[in-house]
Amino acid sequence: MNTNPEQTSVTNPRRRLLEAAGEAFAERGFRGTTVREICERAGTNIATVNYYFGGKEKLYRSVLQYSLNATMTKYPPELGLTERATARERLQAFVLSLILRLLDEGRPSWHGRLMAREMAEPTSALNGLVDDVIRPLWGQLESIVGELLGRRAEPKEIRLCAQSIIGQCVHYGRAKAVIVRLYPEQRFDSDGLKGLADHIMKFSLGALRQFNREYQRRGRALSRK
Amino acid sequence: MNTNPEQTSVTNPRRRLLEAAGEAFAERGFRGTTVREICERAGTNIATVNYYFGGKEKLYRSVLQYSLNATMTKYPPELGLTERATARERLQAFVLSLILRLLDEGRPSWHGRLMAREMAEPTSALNGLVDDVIRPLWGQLESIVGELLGRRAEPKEIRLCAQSIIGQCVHYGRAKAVIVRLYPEQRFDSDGLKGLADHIMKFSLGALRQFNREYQRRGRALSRK
Amino acid sequence: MNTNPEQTSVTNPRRRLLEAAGEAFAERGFRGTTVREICERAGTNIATVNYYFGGKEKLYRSVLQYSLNATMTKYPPELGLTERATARERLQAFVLSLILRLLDEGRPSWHGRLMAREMAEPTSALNGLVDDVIRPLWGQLESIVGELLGRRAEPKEIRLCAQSIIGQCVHYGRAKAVIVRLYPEQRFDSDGLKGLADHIMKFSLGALRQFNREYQRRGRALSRK
Amino acid sequence: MNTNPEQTSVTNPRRRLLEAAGEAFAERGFRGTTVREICERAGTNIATVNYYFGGKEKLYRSVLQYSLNATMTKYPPELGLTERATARERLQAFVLSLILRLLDEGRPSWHGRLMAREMAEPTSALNGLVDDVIRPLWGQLESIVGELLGRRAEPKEIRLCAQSIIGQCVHYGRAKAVIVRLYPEQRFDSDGLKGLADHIMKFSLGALRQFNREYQRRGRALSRK
DNA sequence: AATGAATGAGCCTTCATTCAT
DNA sequence: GATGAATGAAGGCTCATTCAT
Repeated sequence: MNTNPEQTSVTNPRRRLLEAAGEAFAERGFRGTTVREICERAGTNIATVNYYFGGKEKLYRSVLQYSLNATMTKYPPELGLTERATARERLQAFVLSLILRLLDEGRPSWHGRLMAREMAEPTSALNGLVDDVIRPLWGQLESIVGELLGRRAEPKEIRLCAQSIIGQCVHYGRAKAVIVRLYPEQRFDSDGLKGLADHIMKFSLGALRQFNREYQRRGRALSRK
Repeated sequence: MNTNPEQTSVTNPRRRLLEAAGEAFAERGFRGTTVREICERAGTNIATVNYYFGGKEKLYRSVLQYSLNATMTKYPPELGLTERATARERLQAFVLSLILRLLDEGRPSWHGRLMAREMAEPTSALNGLVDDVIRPLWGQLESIVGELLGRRAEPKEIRLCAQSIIGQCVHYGRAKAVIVRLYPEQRFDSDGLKGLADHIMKFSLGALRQFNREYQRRGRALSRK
Repeated sequence: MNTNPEQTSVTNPRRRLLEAAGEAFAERGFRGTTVREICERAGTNIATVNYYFGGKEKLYRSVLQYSLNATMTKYPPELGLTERATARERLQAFVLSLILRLLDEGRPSWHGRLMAREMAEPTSALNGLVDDVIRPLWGQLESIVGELLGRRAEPKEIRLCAQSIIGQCVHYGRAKAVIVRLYPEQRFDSDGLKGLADHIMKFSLGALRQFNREYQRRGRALSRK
Repeated sequence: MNTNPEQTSVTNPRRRLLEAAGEAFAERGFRGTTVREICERAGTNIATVNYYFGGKEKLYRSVLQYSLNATMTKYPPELGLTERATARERLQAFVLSLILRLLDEGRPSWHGRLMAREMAEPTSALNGLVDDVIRPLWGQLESIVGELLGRRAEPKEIRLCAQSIIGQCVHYGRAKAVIVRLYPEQRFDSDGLKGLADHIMKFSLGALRQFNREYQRRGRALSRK
């Protein structure tokens, strides 16, 4: 007798529904996806969505949670760094893990697309997401950026620089559809993503260093007086 | 007899439908919007969508085109610069106009939101968009960035730097829903957007300068041999 | 061009729906009746119920109203009496019209059954009914009974006697299914109903006369003192 | 091992289902009640209805039988009278017991409401009911009425008078929903029901006496010839 | 014997589209 | 040209019933 709620993962209809729904929602959006379609993909009865999740909307929220858990587990923002890693190393890990989370072409390739949709067309499920996931994540990046900018940086500046870095990363998630059309040579496999992360690192570190130079200039000007 | 398709703009049912549909599509997405609702907002008969546009989907494409024409006309990438403006001035104009196009809170505030949706959830209408609008726009930015990086920059580097700049800009369009939740103090009015553009300029110019320094270093190393 | 909302009554889909729904609701109750069945009976499209009435429940309320209007029009409680009719004549008319309303086997035979259901299984539609129809009707009967009992009768007594009369009448409506099983000889055609009304009149007038006798006895006893 | 089908009554799931179902059916009707709800109220598994009764409809029939047995046992038509009670005493007992059966607000208050539904909305279960319960009951009343009217009364007259009495009684069961709305002062507790029974007795005995007077008149007229 | 997870037919409703004016 | 009444396919969901334990 198997009472394990997760069972063998392929047999478990709950799990199969989450996977099928995630893919479908990512492809056609919440309203564009029919319960019938999800059940067919999952190979389950049409009533299972209501039976296991209590309705289409509850399923959607569950899919969002499930997707987040899966990606954050697979690609944690620290990416296996030790506690004593430098700010630069931590930034590198943050950028790469974020890109991988959004664009990993492995099996559950729908996670990134689903999240992109949710942010462009925020449903009420977004509120929970922001508090549970995005806020701590952005806070983490801000502390890294703050460290890199030094103590002279103002909070607002730190925040804006953090957003500049995030913007570069998520851009490839959002605009992938356009980019593959305009630049077919751009790869989105593991190496291609690594290259994108490297560029973003280089670009951002250069920008941050420039901020530092400015602080030094200001500092010197101040001390001269 | 008035055969001018745009007529007096307020009387013209075609135009009223485009405006009403744009607003509705931006708010609730393509599937979340009903033809009835659009016609009610436009004050027209329920059959007008099919009559004037041949269906809901054709209307959607028309709205996209209409929106683009309107925004590109109102905020051209050059923003009124003369032909002999410096690369830096042109970048400034590009960044600001892009942000304004996405986030202008003025009367037709739905243009940016609609475009954000379309990219996160690309319909077949995207293909036309890419060729007509995005390709020339990105090309324009690349030529500016190429000028700023100097002749030593490789095309791939130019492209990536351009994407970094675009990513920062569109980020605020995409993630506005999240940002207003996490940073309620961030304004999205005219001044707020100006501030965002200024930061992006500062961040990006800093990054590009760092690229330049590297080229110089490389160049010196090369000439020493 | 026919703009008359009632049209030719057979052609009018609204009317056909009301008739079909009335019959179906009377036979199987509100929940037991499907919208599909109603539309099939009415020969209309499945969407017409929502189109004309805004939903199944709204249709039900409309049917109730329609039924009441029809029966109260066909069999008004006064049954064509002049203003100067005696109390006894008015009671006769009241009883007969009530029975006819409940048991008329003419074309719209479902009116009585539907009302019986509504009272045994009161839906929220009952509230409106009580105020609009039942209250004035019962008040009318009470004034007749009050007249027959004389000024010595107490309001409570009048009310109870009125209920006794109503109870006798509606009984045949409620228990018809049982009566036809137990007394197959009982006819429910026009003559049969007339006979029932006659009996109820005889029974009730006898009872009321007995009340009168008691008042007189009481009165005499009082005046003797 | 306890094979007694009624067991300890509280433990017995069959019994608990009958009680729960009776209450539910009386409140929401057959179709308005879900098997799930019944099982939840009864504290049993969802499959028990099919397991013990073979389906929802079979359960309904069983509830009807069960209800009848219970009420007829609690309120027998004789109400504890001796064999040698007068016709008047037996009528009094009949009327009161009938009213109590329909309107008793004690613990199993649903019996009366359920029966009222069944008659207004006769299912196929009604046939069995008529033969087993109603026929002997009405026969009993007719013999009482026959005794009170005397040997001159015709069977048809006896029958109609009996129906007049039954109609008055069941009226309060059927129209309770309306009466509480129109006459909020009418109580349906033990005393209130006693008062209703008293009125019905007074009204009916008065009517029957009037029939007697008429027979006497007729008899005299006949003997004069 | 008894359970409860799973089923699938069928429910009401919505909505883009059509067609006869 | 323009209308709006009418359509019917398809949507999410409920619920009595089944079946493997």
